[in-house]
Amino acid sequence: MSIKEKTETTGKGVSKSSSSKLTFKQRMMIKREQLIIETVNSLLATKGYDAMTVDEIADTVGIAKASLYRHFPSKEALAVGALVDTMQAGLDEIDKINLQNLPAIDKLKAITQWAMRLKLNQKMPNLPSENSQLREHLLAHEKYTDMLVIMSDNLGEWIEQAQQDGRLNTELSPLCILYTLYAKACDPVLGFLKSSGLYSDDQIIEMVTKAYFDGVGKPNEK
Amino acid sequence: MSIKEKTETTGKGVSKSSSSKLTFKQRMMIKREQLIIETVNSLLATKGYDAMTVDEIADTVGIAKASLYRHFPSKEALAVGALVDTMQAGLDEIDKINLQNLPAIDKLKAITQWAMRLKLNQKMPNLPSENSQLREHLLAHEKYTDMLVIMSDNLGEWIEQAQQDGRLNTELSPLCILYTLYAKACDPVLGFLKSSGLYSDDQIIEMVTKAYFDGVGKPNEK
DNA sequence: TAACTTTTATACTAATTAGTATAAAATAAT
DNA sequence: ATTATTTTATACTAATTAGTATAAAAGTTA
Repeated sequence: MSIKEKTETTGKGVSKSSSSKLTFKQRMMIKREQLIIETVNSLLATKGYDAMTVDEIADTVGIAKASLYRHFPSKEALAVGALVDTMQAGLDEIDKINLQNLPAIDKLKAITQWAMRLKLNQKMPNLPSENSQLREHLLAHEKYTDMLVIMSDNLGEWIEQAQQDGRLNTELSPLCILYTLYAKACDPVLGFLKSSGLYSDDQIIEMVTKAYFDGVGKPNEK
Repeated sequence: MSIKEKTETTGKGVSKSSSSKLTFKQRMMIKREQLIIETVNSLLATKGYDAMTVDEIADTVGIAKASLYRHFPSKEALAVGALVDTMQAGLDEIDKINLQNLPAIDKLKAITQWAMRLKLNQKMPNLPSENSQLREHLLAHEKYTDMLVIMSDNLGEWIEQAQQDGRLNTELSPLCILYTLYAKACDPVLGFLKSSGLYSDDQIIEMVTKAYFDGVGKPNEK
């Protein structure tokens, strides 16, 4: 079954699912909301939540701050909206990958690389730091936690399948593999390698994928 | 005050190197400065630079804010001091490891595990986010960059030696391995695994070390 | 055109926080 | 004991910033 089933948008804007009959104004509303989310995502990716200001978001989007607050009631709501949006994009990607009939290990590689490319393109919002207000808010946000559970279930199935296929190290618990996989989405190595100027994005993704799945050590001796 | 007694430490306190003849006051000064640095490191590890406030540091240390500012001239100087201290601890550990006659691969594992244990104990300060003021300040701080170069040179030697020994994947550039190694020091996976409550610190370190060096994938098929 | 709605620019508030000033209290030195 | 120094508590400042109020401008609809 499909994961995606949208009702409300992230903000308090117009519902996308209600019907295909949308007034011009409503479509503008949605369009602008998407633009806001993209902007917030980019700012979260480059500066992080604390350093990002609401005035900056408004300026970057090109609308007045008051208009911004007509879409989202608070800075936190903006950030949560952006994170939910990225999560939804991840779920969509998982659906897409599930349509292809790939071995589980290749599905895992595909979603890992998708996330790493997002990070390289500065579209992957930084996780809020462990002790932050935002993190609590996020974990109190039902929609987000629901999505997180769905994603983890799906990835968990892939991981267990890949282990049964003998393609994933069975000495590592599925939980450990799941967490390390999530961590690839915010791996600072990607940015460091990029800023070295020595490699293309594709090369970076290939290198880091190899390091992750094959390990940095050689399997020569034990 | 008598000028000749005081030179400089990380803050503007007492020099540690001048001589073994230190007055009681001077030793108190050093002791307190160490306590401050530890506190800042702990706060940087748990909350990050932005969320950490100077009042909080003073309260945690148990001294007045004005006294804090007699040791360090600014919040940034406090953070830089903490990061330099951690860097020095890393260099010391490298020296210690170099005294043992281990294969290069084992030296790499040792320093990686040392860093991971620091992180698990909430003693490893979070890297400042890419676009932050602090990062610029840090890279303008000669002592810090010097230490970073020394550390990278040393780790780089280990990495190349381990590759020559056939114990590190030669398909990965030394730079890539260096960066992924640094990344282990701030790997969020450690905290996630810890908060799952399923594993001891030792188990976590063993798992993540295995995942890093051996890879999550099995070397069965290519 | 006229009535209505939305957006904008601007200015405000309230809260937070880095850093400073100061006088009283505590500590050390002579 | 007296003098000098340091620490502390407190209150202040200046800057930043989330969020709001408002009136003018722009846009929409009838």
